Amino acid sequence: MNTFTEENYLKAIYHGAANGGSASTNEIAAALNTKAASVTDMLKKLAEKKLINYTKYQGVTLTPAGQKIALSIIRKHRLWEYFLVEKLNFKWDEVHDVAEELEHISSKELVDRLDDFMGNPKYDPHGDPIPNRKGEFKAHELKPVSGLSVNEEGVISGVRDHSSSFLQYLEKTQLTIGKKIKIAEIHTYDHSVIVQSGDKRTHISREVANNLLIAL
Amino acid sequence: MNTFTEENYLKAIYHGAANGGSASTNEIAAALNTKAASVTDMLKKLAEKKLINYTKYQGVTLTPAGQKIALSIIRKHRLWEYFLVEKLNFKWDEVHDVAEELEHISSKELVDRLDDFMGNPKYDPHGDPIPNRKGEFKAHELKPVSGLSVNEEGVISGVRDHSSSFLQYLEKTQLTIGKKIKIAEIHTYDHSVIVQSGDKRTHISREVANNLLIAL
DNA sequence: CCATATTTTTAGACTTATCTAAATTTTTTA
DNA sequence: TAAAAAATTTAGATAAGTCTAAAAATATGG
Repeated sequence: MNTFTEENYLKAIYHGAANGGSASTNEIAAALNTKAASVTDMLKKLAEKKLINYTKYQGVTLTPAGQKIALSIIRKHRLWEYFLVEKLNFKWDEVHDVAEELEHISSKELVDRLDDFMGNPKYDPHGDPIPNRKGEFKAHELKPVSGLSVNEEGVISGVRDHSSSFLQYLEKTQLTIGKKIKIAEIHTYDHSVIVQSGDKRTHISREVANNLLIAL
Repeated sequence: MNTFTEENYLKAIYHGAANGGSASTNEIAAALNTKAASVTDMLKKLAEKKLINYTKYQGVTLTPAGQKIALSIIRKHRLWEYFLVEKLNFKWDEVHDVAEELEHISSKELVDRLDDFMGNPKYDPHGDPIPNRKGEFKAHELKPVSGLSVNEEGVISGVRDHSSSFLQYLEKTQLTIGKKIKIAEIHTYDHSVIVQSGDKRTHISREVANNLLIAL
């Protein structure tokens, strides 16, 4: 098996090398709160184990073996987040750190039973897709609120920023996953947006509109 | 916080120094599958941190601070075992290794919510008491089957041997926690015992009788 | 009660993951 | 396109936890 640390590197590389690109040393260092020199050391080790494709100075991508591990970590992370919110009544902004620990519990049996216990959910509390036991998943087709025009409608289905401060803000303004909203107004001056959900109108900044994702 | 490894040492010392005694270096090494020399190194470190009382060659006991940590690990271990059996349908002989990992998840909030989610159970699937959030617990008053006389009755309430082979044996012979049994016969030759549960009579060896615990 | 056996500790070495500082490579830009 | 800036890698150190082999302390038993 792999260490806790190796798993974190693979996960960071997976996220950093999303949609066809490659992850850079600095990017990985930032994601893991470590130094570039430490990352270089670990990249050599992971390449040795054939979990990543690595050539000096060129950034890295996951091999199929590395991707399989990364997806199993992500599956565990998201299933545990779902469990924490749906079964243990955690708030969606409180689950990240706990799930960061739980994702490293190795038992596959445990995760698969947990998955069944919860009825095989397809999305976690933040709208991110949960890979199934084979590592397959389907992401929602999402657009940021900032990409919509006046009178367009949609359902809040994801976030781009997973920080607890952003999630708490959304909670307070009731702009949570599953809410149906309509773009009421767009202020061309600062690109802020007024969204309507039922009777309630909420004025959100351009930044918030950028980080709030809608399924059309 | 403490490392995973330190927590395992504290737990081993807790178990090794049960009922007033002290734990020896070799005993700890055996429990943790490591070497005596490694144990000595770690004992120095734990003494430095004031988690154990240690004088060279004299064995060790936990300080109040060390005991508090050990009990929190044991609480987590037993609560997770309960969860695995009661919610995820694991068998009682399958949960130990998974719980060994889960017990190191640090969030106190998580454990306390898990405790509530399950209705604050007092005993784990093997009959061991689960410490409450203050670390308090009450063990069953237990006697091994080998300590009973013919015609005495009691309820199976614990095991001394937690190995999966023993638990599987009990499962197969239906001698599981909660079963009411009566001593039907004792063979003085080999100290084996015939126990009666309902209509069923089961012949068990002295060794099994020693490891099966009864509440009177 | 002393010699032997057992237990425990010390000494020195290794591995993993990390760091800082310096060197090298790549990228940017003037 | 060459100089400066940024990114990355190398070199050398450190800390945690482990090991083996040898030394020291304690326990045991004739």
